[in-house]
Amino acid sequence: MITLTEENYIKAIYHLGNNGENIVNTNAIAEEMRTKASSVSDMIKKLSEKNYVDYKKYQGVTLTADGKFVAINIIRKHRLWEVFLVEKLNFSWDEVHEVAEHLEHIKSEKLINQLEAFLEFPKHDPHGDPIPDKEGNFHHIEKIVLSKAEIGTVYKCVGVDDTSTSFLKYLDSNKIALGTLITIIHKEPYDNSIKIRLDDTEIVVSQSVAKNLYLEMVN
Amino acid sequence: MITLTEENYIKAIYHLGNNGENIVNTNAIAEEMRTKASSVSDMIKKLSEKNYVDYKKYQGVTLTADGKFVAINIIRKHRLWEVFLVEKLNFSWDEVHEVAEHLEHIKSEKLINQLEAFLEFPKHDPHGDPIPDKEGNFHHIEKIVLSKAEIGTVYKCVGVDDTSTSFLKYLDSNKIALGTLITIIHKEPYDNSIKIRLDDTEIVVSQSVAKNLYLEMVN
DNA sequence: AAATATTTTTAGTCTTATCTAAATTTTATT
DNA sequence: AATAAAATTTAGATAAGACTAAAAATATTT
Ligand SMILES: [Mn+2]
Ligand SMILES: [Mn+2]
Ligand SMILES: [Mn+2]
Ligand SMILES: [Mn+2]
Repeated sequence: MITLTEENYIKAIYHLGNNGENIVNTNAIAEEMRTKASSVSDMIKKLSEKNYVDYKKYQGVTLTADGKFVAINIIRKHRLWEVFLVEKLNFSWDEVHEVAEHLEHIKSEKLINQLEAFLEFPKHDPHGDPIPDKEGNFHHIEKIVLSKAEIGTVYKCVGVDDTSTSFLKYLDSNKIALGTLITIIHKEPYDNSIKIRLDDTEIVVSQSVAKNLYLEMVN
Repeated sequence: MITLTEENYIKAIYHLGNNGENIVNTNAIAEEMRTKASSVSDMIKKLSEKNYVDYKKYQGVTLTADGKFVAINIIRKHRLWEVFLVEKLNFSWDEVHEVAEHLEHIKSEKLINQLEAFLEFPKHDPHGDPIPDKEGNFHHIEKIVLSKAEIGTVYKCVGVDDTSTSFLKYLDSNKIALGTLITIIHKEPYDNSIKIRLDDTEIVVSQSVAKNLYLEMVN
């Protein structure tokens, strides 16, 4: 039996360790979980006893295969619920995260598999993040960040790195959504801002925007 | 802030006290919650301090207006999720209760109101129980229990009292569902069994079945 | 290589929700 | 009305998950 709190720790470790690949430090987890390092130490011991993480004192943790499986399953649930909220319940993409944070802990294989079928097996959540299938396999797409895009080329917007309400609302107000076509017009070396053409307008986006928007080549 | 456990206790008190009307005893709550009377005493004290119940030592509890409001809201969520599971995710009516038991605790006004709209404002859950609206009003229908039905009359099946898997599966196997038309053919005084006509068959149901099936007059 | 700074762990508390055992109150029976 | 039985509450423990303060280990500077 795994608790809600353990699930959240495992998910945090998965994300902080670049999808379960790298070692993660105590302080990093504490910051991500908005708790204290001492609480993290306690929890790490428990996760280690339950074989969700490999742990040597003072040396940080990595997820075991079991831990990765748990993490991927929670992410699967989180993202499927996000799709449900946007597609069926008219939530906007900046409203879904908090509710999904709770829904992801509902434990029912049948529920999540039927939900996936009901949503017609979506491959990406409302922020463009891939949804793992029942076996934990991700559907990867070739994407680059806007700040690395090339002048004159046409791209399609396929994801965001920052999922904060303020960034998503910024995109809304500038008519940028997943699927929007973007042509790179000019890259300003002075401040790394980028001028782009959308449907019928041209706008300049700052470096911080350009670093948080993912694009896919259009052929 | 109300915890998941507090919500479950309040719901239990609501049901045991005939929808929040009667006094409920400690032992009854303990049995319903599958816990010990001493734990119930502790929780009652907390609920009383938070003004969800009126409580005098050794005299049992009743829900306050606040307590009733909480209870009705959880029931609203529970039943809407049950409808969702049956209508959209192909759960059968004997599979929904356990999952709804968890989903009912997700805290988001928007989520539940949008879900209600998505389901087109259902008035009853898959077991025929009424779903309160946002303000807590129930939609009541005139229903009687099969054991009190009159010979020769045609009724429509509108609900069940027992929602156990075994009873619901019994009804399934006898082709009795919500909406099924039932004509009373004979009431056997010896064992209180009842012979009924369904679509094209006639069956005899025992007293315990007859006491758990709700009917509505058809004119 | 010491000294200092940072990170991590341990020790000791707190709260919530549970339990068992014992004490108390209420109810039922003689 | 006294006694026995049943219901309820209290007392004292436990486990999970958090915290603060202090100790220990590791990393960084001098
Ligand atoms: Mn979560
Ligand atoms: Mn997302
Ligand atoms: Mn519940
Ligand atoms: Mn129901």
